[in-house]
Amino acid sequence: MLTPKQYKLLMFINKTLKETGCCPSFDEMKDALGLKSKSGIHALIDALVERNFLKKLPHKARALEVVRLPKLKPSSIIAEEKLKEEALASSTVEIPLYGKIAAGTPIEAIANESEKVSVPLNMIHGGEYYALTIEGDSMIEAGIMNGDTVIIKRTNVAHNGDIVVALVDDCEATLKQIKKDGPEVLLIPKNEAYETRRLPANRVKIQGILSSLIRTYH
Amino acid sequence: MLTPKQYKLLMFINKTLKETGCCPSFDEMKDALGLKSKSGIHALIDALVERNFLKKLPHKARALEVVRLPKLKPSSIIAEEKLKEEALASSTVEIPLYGKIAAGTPIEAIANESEKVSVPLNMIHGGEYYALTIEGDSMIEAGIMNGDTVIIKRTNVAHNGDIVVALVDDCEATLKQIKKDGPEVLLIPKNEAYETRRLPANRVKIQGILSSLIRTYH
DNA sequence: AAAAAAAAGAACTAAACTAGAACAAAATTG
DNA sequence: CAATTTTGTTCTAGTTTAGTTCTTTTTTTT
Repeated sequence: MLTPKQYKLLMFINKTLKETGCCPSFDEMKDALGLKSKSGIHALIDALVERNFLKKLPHKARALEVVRLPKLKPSSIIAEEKLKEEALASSTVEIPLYGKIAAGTPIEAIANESEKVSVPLNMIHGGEYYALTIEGDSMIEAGIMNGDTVIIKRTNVAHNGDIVVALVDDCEATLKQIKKDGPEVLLIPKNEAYETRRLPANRVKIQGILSSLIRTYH
Repeated sequence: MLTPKQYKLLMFINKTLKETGCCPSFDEMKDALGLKSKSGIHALIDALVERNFLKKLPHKARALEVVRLPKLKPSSIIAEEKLKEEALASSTVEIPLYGKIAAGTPIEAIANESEKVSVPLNMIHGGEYYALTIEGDSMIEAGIMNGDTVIIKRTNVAHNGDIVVALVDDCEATLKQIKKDGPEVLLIPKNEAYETRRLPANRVKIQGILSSLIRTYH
């Protein structure tokens, strides 16, 4: 119903009236709103009278009366709602759990949109994420163990040394450390029992890089 | 009765009026509904005026008034609210981060209530939890690496094989696998470079057991 | 694929706000 | 009462903000 200026002025008039018992002059109101000319106050007061928040005796000094005030929600309730919103904003995000990753199966094939894991929002920083369950021990020396849940950020670029989800020949997805070596790519497991694979770059597609890891015991 | 957009807009206008005392502008409403053009707001407001939920002074700025609120919500709004409630229920918890754990310092001594980490609620199942940052590599073969955050459930009982926070001689806290051997207790690191310690049970207090682990890359 | 509805975009118009000055009516004061 | 000060009113003019209207594009529905 009111513009911000109108509201501010109405509140100031109401407050002055209550505190001092008499109505502020146009100059006082102008100062209260930080204006340099009182002509603006006139327009505001006219608008407030028109909307039936104020009554005035024309050509009388300090002769305003507050008819009504906009009814606000108690600030305690507003604060409570704000808290809820914040809790919601800082809560978890649900990201899809695409299945297990090991050797042998492409991720897209297992994609099962129904399963989700929730991760704290502060683990996510722009972009698209998905989760995978680790199967096998090929990255055990990087502290990535059978059964762990890894959070992957979808991207197709990675830097040397990043741990990435790599799709080989469009059919086999693995989680490995990546290293570029000219026209070839090294997929490095972190387990002495496994061997590094060296492949031509065109046979390897990066499907995301490791962003975080969640493990639950028991 | 109302379309979801109409309902949302009406609720937004009502909320703004009650919280700020002044009416939102078309641009603010457009932002609140996630639209990119304010022309759509017009149609919505006309519809709300026609259905007698709103009153407006035409060609005046911020001059809307809510006449009444609908008693029925559109079903899509109900579904949305349900989702929000669920999100709130499955949100994160803040648990205290007590500091680093390695050899040498008891946890209580480092207790620094100011730091917190948020973890998804579904990682927590009754009881009191706290977090520690891993320092060192004594558990590396259990996939627990330097810098990882471990979530500990406070308890003083543990089973053979559990990974626990053990306080030795009331002054030294470590994260180790525990094994009871009659009157003695074994604290087993998971790294061949470290040796298992065998201590009389009365010198070892269990301060919690490992509940989950969170690692963030980059 | 056509029709209808919703949204976006731009152009336009009107209102709101700011400022300054000049003036007139009330209130105050000697 | 007359002079003075305070206060309110009225202009003009420019800037910013907001509302309206119309056309085009996109999306949805049938």
